Amino acid sequence: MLKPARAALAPRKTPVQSRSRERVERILDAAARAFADVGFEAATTDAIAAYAEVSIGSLYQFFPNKQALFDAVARRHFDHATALFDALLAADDEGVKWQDVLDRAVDGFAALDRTDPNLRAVWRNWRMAGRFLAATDTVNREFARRTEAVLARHARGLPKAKLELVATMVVEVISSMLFVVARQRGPGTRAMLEETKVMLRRYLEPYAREGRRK
Amino acid sequence: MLKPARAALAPRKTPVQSRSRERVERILDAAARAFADVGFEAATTDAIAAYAEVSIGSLYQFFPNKQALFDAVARRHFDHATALFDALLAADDEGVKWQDVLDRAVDGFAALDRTDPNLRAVWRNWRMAGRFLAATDTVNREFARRTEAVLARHARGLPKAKLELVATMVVEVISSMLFVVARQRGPGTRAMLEETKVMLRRYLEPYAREGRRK
Amino acid sequence: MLKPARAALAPRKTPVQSRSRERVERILDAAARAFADVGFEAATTDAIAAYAEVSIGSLYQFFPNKQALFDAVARRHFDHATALFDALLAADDEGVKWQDVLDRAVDGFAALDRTDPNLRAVWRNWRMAGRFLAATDTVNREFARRTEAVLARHARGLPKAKLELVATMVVEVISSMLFVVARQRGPGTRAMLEETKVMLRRYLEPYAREGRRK
Amino acid sequence: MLKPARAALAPRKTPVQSRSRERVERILDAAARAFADVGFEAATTDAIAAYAEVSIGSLYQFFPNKQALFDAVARRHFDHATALFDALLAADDEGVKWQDVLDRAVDGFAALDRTDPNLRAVWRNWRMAGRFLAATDTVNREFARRTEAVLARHARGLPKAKLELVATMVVEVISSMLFVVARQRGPGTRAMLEETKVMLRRYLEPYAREGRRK
DNA sequence: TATGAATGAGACTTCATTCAT
DNA sequence: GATGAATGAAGTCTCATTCAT
Repeated sequence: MLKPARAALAPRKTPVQSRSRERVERILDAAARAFADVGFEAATTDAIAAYAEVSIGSLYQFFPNKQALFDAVARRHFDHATALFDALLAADDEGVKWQDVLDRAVDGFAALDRTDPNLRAVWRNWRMAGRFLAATDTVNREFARRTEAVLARHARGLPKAKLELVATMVVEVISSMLFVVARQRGPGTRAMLEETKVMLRRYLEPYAREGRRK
Repeated sequence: MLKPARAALAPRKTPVQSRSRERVERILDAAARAFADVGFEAATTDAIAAYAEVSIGSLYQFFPNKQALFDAVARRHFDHATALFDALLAADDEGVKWQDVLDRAVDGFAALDRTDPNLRAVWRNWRMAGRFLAATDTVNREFARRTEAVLARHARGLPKAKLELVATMVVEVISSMLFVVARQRGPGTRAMLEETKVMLRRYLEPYAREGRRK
Repeated sequence: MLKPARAALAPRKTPVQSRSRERVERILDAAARAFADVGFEAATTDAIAAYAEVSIGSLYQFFPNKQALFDAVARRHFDHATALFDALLAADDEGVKWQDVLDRAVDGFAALDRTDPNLRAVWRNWRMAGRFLAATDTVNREFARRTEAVLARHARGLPKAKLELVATMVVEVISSMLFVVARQRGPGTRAMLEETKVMLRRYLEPYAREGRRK
Repeated sequence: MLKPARAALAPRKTPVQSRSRERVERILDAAARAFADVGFEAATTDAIAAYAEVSIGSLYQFFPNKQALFDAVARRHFDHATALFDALLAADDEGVKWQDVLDRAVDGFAALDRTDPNLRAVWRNWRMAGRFLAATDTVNREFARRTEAVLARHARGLPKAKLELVATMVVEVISSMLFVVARQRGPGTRAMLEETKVMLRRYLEPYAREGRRK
């Protein structure tokens, strides 16, 4: 019932000339947009190439198949998200209150959803067969791992397993609520993001208090 | 002279004989499975018919097109979920503590995920073009509307808009976390469900306290 | 490129009971209507059965396949047309002027077109692969053969081959012009029929004059 | 987001390279042949592609659907017929006797029937649903309109309505008789064409004489 | 004998991918 | 490298025909 695993993951070649580099970017922008707008299956390689103003042949010069196109888009999303996450960790390092870091996290990722087409492309096609699912989950898992480290500072008493669990909860709730918000049209989204902050704060406070006591 | 446009939603006929009924069920089971496993687009009607051990012609005797198949699966999911939800409301009516109702909600839907293939089919294809998107969102929106009513009893002081917001948060968080849990393989899911209960309790307690005061 | 010749021509059984007879008639009426309205290919056996208020199974009880249905309709047309033709011959026998017989022929077949759905069914599907083409041509050929006999009386000097030719011309022009008229919507059809009479009279007059002289 | 509706009539692209041009011609030849042999409905796009020795994908590169294929064939027929007709008009302009123009018309179109497969394809599918019916009738109607102009020169006394009628008669009789002749196999066709000329001459003579008198 | 649910070959069309230019 | 015409497997859906009830 499942389609056979598609071929190679990585782009066929890593272009170094700026000319190619720019072409690849244009293709990925087009792909991200298409995947976000109509979904992976409905996005045709022809349409992507046309939108990127590149011939279909050129597209296949850089990406062995449609899946590779998606993988590259996912990778760009991953890079963006990671950069944002790193900034949050830095803030925590610099002594910003954890509640504020949390707020910034929610706001930061919400902004990313509005500005980064890759993100919408990935989210819209969250659950794709086989390999990619893992790829996506990897992002959240990685974020959870790092969040765990931060958490450990603020909730010192918690055992390792609990830390892991709480970190996962935080990451998944943020990601899910952004997903939900992205789905809604019109207003009310602002309020929902704020309420998400409230929820997470109330959830984490007891753990943080415990941690401080020790 | 032209073929009449068929209603895309309703099954072509409502079978009354148990023989047909059983065929329809087999088809829907197969469809749910396929949609859950590979997604709407990748699921082929041929494969669904084959899995249901029914000819492709029979499939189209009952469902005018692939979309109608999905709609029927979504409807089954909706019916199951609604029944479960009604049971929860009844529990609340009978004076069960709201915390316990919450627990039962999480556990109940988690169980549903394991037992109802329709649910996974619907969730996996959450975002589909046009009509269906609305249909699915409708479920959550409807649940939110009813949850709001329950909430109103326990948190009397909250203004209407806030009630609406909180109800939506609860419904979306439960649904999202179940989605997350469904994605994970292996253990740790139990703990995550429990932690979801904790999170929601902590989130709602202040509202509930306010409510009681009045 | 051609489809294989369909199976048997004749109705599977010749029903004698009036009950069956009536069913068969209803089926043929429905078939004639469908073939006339949408054409042989687009007419579905399901639709024909439904229109005849007969189950599809019953339809196949009487006719082995769709082609046989058409053949039977063609046969009814042939019978009607022949009856009409016989009346014309009788008129000629009774000394009606040949010009008047001609007029009656045009008017008679024009009326048939309006009253006999079989005729439209046959004409609309005039050229169908294989066997039927022959069946239809047979009608005109047969008419030509008989017309030849009439002609022989009025144009005695003409050699056999010429008689054959002229008879064919008359039959084909009448049939063609009725076909043309049937295609036109609205008025002007009356005038066209009258002009057809004029044309044929002018065409035949010289032959008739020659004939009289002798 | 939705696929743009394609114009059903025009070829998807107008090929300029001779390579493509030749392919398109091969496809149209195959289509004309298939439509002529088995009719529009029974002609399969697969068979047409195969006969043209072209992949089905290529066929659809040039024609958005089966109907467009037919439209293109009809257009070729229209172009050929119009060119022939123009030559006849020119002859009339140059003072060729109307009887001879008539003869040339019959012979010319008879030759066309033998040489232009498009013509047979169009004639065989004369009555097709909707748009095309109009398209085909248009040809004869257009020819009638032009014939009317020629007629006016030779039969000056006739009122407009009569001119219209006579012109239509001439066009329809020629076209019908060619249709009839095309159906016949073997000899006798030559004689029939000659007799058609005779018929038309006898039909038109009185009108022409009247015209001359004035 | 009548019914109509069931069958499945086959129709049209799309689109990822290749490869000659 | 770049191009885009060409390919054909595969998908959705129809409908003539059969056969168990």
